[in-house]
Amino acid sequence: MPTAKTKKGYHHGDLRRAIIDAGEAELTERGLDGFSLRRVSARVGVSHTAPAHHFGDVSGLIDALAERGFHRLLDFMTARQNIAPHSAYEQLIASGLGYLEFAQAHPALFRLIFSLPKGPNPNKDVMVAAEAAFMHLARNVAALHRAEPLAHPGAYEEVLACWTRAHGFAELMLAGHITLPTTDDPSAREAMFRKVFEAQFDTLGF
Amino acid sequence: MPTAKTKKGYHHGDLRRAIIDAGEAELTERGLDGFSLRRVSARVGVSHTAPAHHFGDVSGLIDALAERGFHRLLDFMTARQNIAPHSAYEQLIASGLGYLEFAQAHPALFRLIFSLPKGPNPNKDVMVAAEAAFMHLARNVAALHRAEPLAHPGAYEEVLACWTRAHGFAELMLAGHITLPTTDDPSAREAMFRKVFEAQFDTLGF
DNA sequence: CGCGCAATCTTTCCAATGTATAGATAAGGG
DNA sequence: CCCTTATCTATACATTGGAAAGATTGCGCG
Repeated sequence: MPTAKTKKGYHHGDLRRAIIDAGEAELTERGLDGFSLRRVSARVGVSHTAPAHHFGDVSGLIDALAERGFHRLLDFMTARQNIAPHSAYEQLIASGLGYLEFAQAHPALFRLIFSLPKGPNPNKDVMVAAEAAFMHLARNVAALHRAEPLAHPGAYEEVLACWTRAHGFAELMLAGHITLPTTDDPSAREAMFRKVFEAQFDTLGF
Repeated sequence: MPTAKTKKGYHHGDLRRAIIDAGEAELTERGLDGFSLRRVSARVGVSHTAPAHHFGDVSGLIDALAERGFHRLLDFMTARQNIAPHSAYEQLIASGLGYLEFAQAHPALFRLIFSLPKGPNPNKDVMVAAEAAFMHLARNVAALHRAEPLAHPGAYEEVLACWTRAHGFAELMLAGHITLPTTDDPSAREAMFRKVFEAQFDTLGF
């Protein structure tokens, strides 16, 4: 078993993990542009070709970061739900707020996980992690009906309606297209998200 | 006045326009990755440093492409509205469908215009083009109330609710996270968008 | 205990990219 | 007609990702 500590010799010990950590740090510090295999490698203290053995090429590292990103997204959602009321609807809103908080805290990682090029052979680990986040949302929606996730007709559309609202809000927020009354006030963002989420247009003039 | 035609001499005649055209074509053919100043220049037939005089650096060309992208987005929305019923609500839905059609037809350009790095001095032309698209949407929402755009309280939240739904749907669609019953059938996408847009959660179990 | 093999990491090299700099060419006004 | 200026080219350089070959280490197996 390889030691978890970095035994600063020729062999690193846990280079794969270290590269992913450094890559995530580089993402948050320098963004998607300016992300460089050489910079990540230098940060860890290895040669710039060292990651190749663990990730193949750069897209392999991107996939690994995406897998972690989906897990972090799920963590942010559950963390926000843990401090929210227990009603099904408030839990659903809380998961959306966690979604937004993740996007705000890790914008580059957020964009990365939703910008993966859809190649012919998608990374399986990434898909599993993405599916886990989606199923978490599906369970939250199903709880509104006290039903099984995606069981009744129209359930998928409902899940998609929630996801679409949260995701669109997050993307427009990151793009700078949402102007909040009070900047950088989490409660202002929460109030805006509630109004946007709950707005309905089927009873208006038509 | 420079001639609009390409007089294939030392001076191009309308290089700025030609570079933007080539850049847009490269975007659709090769995507955001694989976009290269040298490739664009070679496509036009000029040296790879020729664009510098017209755009400064690569971000200047990106801004020019973004400006065109916002205009194209607006064109897609109005085009879809022109073949839709004239009621305010159907016009609003049609603008959302045009939004989706633009994202589907020009995915790289769509992502580009919503991935602009928010530097300290944003490009003014880009902001004007983006504002035009936003105001078009605001007018569509205001028409529901037969009111002036953004006039009454809560109007901004309503506009944002529409934008969020359309944008989130588009992004998740491009990311491959929306599975339609019939693939590549525009009517299936339209039906799904309507359900997602109109779904409401304020009358459910809470 | 020792040996060999496989995994891991480094060194070196190369093509592609964006940009800075200096020079060549053309256009147009005085 | 000349000269100023805008436009485009040629060249050079730093940075990047990746290929290829070699060095080092750990581990299984005798």
